[in-house]
Amino acid sequence: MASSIHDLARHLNISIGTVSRALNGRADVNADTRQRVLDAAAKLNYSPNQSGRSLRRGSTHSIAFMLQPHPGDQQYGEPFFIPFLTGLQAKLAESGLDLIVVMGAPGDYQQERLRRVVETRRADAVVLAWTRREDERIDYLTRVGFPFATLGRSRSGGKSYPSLDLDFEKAGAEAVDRLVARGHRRIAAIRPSLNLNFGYLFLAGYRKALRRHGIEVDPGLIAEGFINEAGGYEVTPQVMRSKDPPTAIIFNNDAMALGGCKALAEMGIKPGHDIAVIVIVDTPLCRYFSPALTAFRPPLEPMGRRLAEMLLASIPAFAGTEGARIIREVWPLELIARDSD
Amino acid sequence: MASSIHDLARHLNISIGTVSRALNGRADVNADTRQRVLDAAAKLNYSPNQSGRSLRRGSTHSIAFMLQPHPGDQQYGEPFFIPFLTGLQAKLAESGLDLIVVMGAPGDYQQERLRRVVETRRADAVVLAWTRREDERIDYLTRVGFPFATLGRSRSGGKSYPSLDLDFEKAGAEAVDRLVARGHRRIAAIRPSLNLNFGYLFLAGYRKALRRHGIEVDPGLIAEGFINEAGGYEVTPQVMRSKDPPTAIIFNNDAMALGGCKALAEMGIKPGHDIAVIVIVDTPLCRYFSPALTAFRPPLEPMGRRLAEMLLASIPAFAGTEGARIIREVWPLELIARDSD
DNA sequence: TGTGTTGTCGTAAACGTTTACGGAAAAACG
DNA sequence: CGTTTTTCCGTAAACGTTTACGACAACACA
Repeated sequence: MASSIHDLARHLNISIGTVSRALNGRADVNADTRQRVLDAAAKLNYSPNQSGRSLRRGSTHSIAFMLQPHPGDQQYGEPFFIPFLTGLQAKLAESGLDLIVVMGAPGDYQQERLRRVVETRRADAVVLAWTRREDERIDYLTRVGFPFATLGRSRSGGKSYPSLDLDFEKAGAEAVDRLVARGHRRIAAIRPSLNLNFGYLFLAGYRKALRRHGIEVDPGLIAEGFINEAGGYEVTPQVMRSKDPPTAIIFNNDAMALGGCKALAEMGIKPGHDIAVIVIVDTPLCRYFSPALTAFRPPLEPMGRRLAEMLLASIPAFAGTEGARIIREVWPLELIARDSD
Repeated sequence: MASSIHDLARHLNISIGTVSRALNGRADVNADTRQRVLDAAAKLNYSPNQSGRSLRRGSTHSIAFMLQPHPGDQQYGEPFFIPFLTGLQAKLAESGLDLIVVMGAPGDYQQERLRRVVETRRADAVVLAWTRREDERIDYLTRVGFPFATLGRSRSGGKSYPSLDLDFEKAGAEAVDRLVARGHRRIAAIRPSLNLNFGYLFLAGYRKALRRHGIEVDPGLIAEGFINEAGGYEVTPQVMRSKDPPTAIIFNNDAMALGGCKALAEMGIKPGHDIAVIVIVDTPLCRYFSPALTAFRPPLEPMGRRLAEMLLASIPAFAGTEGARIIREVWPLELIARDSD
């Protein structure tokens, strides 16, 4: 059933060495024999055993993406990653690499799982998402010298690895600009823990833009909640109950926005009518919510493709002739104007 | 850096055979030496090279899930799979197995990718989703004798493999019952290709229930569309323009429902007011849509856990002492009543 | 004809494990 | 004390590849 290179060799009456060389396109094999080997391989539908190959080669020819279930979302997950992974996989496939997605258990923030992947050498490199401001995964990977790239930036690990991030800072500022241009001066920001780097960046852009417009930053209008629906639901009333309540809210996350809008509805406040709402990262929920939420949309599939390129370019073994180089990019987010602001 | 079993053996002045036996918990090794081996392994943080191990053992100790990007949804993917995968991974981890998710390219319906996984022996078994009524993946896997389990049923492959499905037939019937009880007699069904098995099952339930209520099945009220938003948008006006238009619509898919509701809105018809709408499989979109859509919700995470159990039970090498058995289950869907019907 | 070059292939070692087998020492038994 | 059993460990083969090395033939060149 499982035809090996020995079967091929026996079938053709040549040595396994020649078969291997023929299959791997090496120069020192007669054009005629190569063709015979290729034909036989197709006929016996032989394909090389991955374990044997990577044992000998010392590389697995596959890249791992660490997928972490979003904390606190039991019922459904984010639709965010699939197009990103589609792009990632498409680009990796062009280089003959496999993408494998490693699921983390909901609790442990991947450390356990990541160690396992690295130590058992299950992949040649990993891709991380949900980067934190200080990220122990990045510390670990740089410490042991394992190749990786990140979706999102971090302060950990210096500039030693490729990263692709979205410009949350600019998005935060743009959101403020847009609201100010429409006459708002009291603008609230609802965000997750600053430990999540995109939360930190967003807040920085928000602050900077406010100051640029000569508006004082009011700590009472900034609230931190758990990064899910419950977090938004819980924290939104706090800013609304400040003595001088906001006329606009920027949510840093779609789930928090939905929870927040629920809280607003219960207070009789209607987004797009009584208050302006902007969401930093768009998902289908923003589009179909009523009113449809104005949001910034990330180009997920191209990001996946690009990060794959960047990762490969950073690894000498994969970066063609040009040698390894570390690329770090920050992409803009596109504002999709809808009905909520 | 990469410490091997040889390093361990040299460090302890014993043979690699003994080290391996100690690590693998075999009986014929002195309790004292075993302890020393374990300590040394922890100290040098040794963990076995996966390639070497699976080459020798002939098994990879990992299960592959074939993830197919939903056809036609470029911008975002379904939030459906993450909780399912969480359950799957949790249960597999309890048996020391790894879950890897293999991304398919958007076009090829996985055949290419699946062959690759099987032929290179990258996993010991695979899990399939989006089963079709006649499923070439299932045919292929049974033909080559590769272990697998499916989320969803199929006519292919007989009863030779474990499967876990939702009772779409019952859900379709329940939806009809509910609508009839509320006075509807003209009930439309909007569904994807019957090739997708859940579409087939849904329609069967729909038909059966209508007949049970003595209502004639009107082909003009049944429409088939592409399984995405555009499909629903395109096809919904067709049923609405029939000479005796429906007073209720059952959508077989959340994306189709959203597209359909958009079309209804453009015709000035308001779900929950002018027409009743029920969706067969719930997602967050149904919850946050306005009006919130009544839908049937699947228990995704438990389904993942259960399918993992069923898969393991079907493979002699993993099923403890009890021997292999094929389990097939069909789970009920729970109706979540909201505002659209 | 002798020497060097080129093209093609076989041999064998190596990657890191696991495990069947056998052997030596220790323990049990008469 | 001699024999048998048990306990423990080392040896070596095997899993399926890739690849360094050398061998051999053919060919070119002087």
